[in-house]
Amino acid sequence: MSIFIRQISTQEFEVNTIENEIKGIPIPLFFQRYFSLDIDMDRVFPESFARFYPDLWKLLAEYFSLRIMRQDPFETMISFMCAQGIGMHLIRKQVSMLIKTYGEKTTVTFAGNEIELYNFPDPERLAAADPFMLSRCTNNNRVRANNIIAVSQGVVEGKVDFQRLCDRDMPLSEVRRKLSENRGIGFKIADCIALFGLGRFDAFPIDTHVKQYLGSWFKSTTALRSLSPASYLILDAEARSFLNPDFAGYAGHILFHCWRREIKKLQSF
DNA sequence: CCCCAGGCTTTTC
DNA sequence: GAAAAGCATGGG
Repeated sequence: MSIFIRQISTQEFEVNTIENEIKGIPIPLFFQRYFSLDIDMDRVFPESFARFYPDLWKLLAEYFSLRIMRQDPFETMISFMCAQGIGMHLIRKQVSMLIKTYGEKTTVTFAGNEIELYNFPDPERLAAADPFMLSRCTNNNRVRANNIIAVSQGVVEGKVDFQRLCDRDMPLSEVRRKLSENRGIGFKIADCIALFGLGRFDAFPIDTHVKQYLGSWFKSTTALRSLSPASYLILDAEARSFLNPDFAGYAGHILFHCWRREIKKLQSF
């Protein structure tokens, strides 16, 4: 069996596969879609990129098996709303507490061991949550808890319509504008929802790490400025000038992990 | 005590 | 308009 899967964070898995079959059984279509096995890396990083950035290319090649998953939009939205200005361990802690407090528990047996699993709570469940109780799951941040409840109510009422946001014909700027109308969602988190939850691999979220590598690897002078809505849009346009615009976010995420591990020497995701 | 973490909102110049 | 402060907590 030549398939290798490794969890990197709550949001990402790394998948390595050579063939499209496991023991004669075709990998189900949902599996291929979920792990984005339909995306070839030569579309994410064109050959011209290797010629322009030969040194960077050598570092990056180690990360080409990293997949962006096509995840549930609501789960993605709430998870990234928990990711504002705090470290990865606290983000994981928040999502973990959320599913243990509000998700449904199931038990599966794997390799002789019983494993407890929790599904991500439905919008209805979080929409009806008590703000103070929910805030225990959000790093005691009441504002964040209230934002999560409000946006969950928006989903229940149809005000936040993922069906419509999934429409490939909707321009990225429109998706970002609609999502960031909700309190607690700015440009960065809106782009994360688009990239990880809506399958928009053209969405390019810019956080502190992306800003750093844009300055260091791509010599962007805009990256030296503080990150504001204005500079965010400039950086976004700059990135699309040296990345394939259709897969800017997919490429950006590989650059993101390469930067964190190779340059920042971060081991924990 | 300082600054930084996969930022956003409000206040102030 | 753009910059600065507040939010919350853990780790270096």
